[in-house]
Amino acid sequence: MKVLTKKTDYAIRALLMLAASRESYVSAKIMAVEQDIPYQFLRGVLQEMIRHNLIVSKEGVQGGFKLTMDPDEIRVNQLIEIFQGGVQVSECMFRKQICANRSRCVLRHEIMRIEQVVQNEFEKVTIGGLFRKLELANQLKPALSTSESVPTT
Amino acid sequence: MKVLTKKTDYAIRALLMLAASRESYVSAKIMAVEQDIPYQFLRGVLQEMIRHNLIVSKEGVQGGFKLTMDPDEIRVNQLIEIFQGGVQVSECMFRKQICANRSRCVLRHEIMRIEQVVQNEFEKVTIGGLFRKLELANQLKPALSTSESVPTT
DNA sequence: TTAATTGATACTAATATAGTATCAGTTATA
DNA sequence: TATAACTGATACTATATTAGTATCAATTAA
Ligand code: FES
Ligand code: FES
Repeated sequence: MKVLTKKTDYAIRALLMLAASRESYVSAKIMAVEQDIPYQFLRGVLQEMIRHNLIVSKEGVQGGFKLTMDPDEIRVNQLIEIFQGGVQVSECMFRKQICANRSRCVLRHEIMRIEQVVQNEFEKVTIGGLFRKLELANQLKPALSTSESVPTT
Repeated sequence: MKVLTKKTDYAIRALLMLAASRESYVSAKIMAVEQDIPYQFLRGVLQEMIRHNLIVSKEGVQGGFKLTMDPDEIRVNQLIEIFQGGVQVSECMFRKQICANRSRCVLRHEIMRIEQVVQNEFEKVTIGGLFRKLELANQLKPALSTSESVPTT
């Protein structure tokens, strides 16, 4: 079972590309080609991020997308929230007899504790942080540069 | 997004019932009724647990299921493994250009670290531990006792 | 003017999860 | 020893989620 879905995955990758070119707009096409993401699918993801004010767009020729904030302020946690409705360990597990009083239920506490641990971990991970690690990984080799493109459906 | 699926959920509940009556066999029917789990679905879950040697069964009248080991040795982690194929944060996220060399990829390390954190948390949770907390929650009120039953399809 | 772009939206496909149905075999017990 | 209460095995359907596609209108740089 995967904790991150494709949408979150693609969102992170797109954001990393945008983090790599803070000043200029990057088109969906370029991102789709560079990151090997289905074009229209990516567009949906980008629009969702616009709605959540993570990025802005510019229409027309030379248009594209741009971050609205510092990459360090974008947390993977938030992306999971947007694209997956958060991480919920489980719904109430012992409805019936066992947990007559939900509010006092110890199991529930246990489960919510883990939920919190997971969330905290993803809260630590920012686009900025990932981006710096990436740069390090690529040893100054600019893999995120925009390049000449090939049409995508 | 839910981390625990119904199968894992039901497995935990069934195991808690078995933990409550270590000596005698408990039938699928009783567990289904008591825990409000679809009968045939639960049976599938139970058979899966037999295959993994967590429980044994006895056929025929007065038959049912019984734990093979101490409840403290059964970890939720293992159930997740059995019923959900483990928790995988994501598959390799940056295949193409970005991560030419997977083995050195820092992002991958980050992701695997979180995967480990999640797994460690669930490894801490045992059926025995949950059972004791349950007993506490119910203040000696034996909610898990076997009772007269109603037919289930 | 036109080609490169996003906005909006409606659709299909693939996969995973959840649940149902059925029949054969075993066994306590009346 | 017949029968009802059980499990074993397996095949099936239904529902939800995730992933992906298609289309058309509006915008804009060149
Ligand atoms: S797990 Fe839901 S109230 Fe206890
Ligand atoms: S995330 Fe897969 S190699 Fe880096």
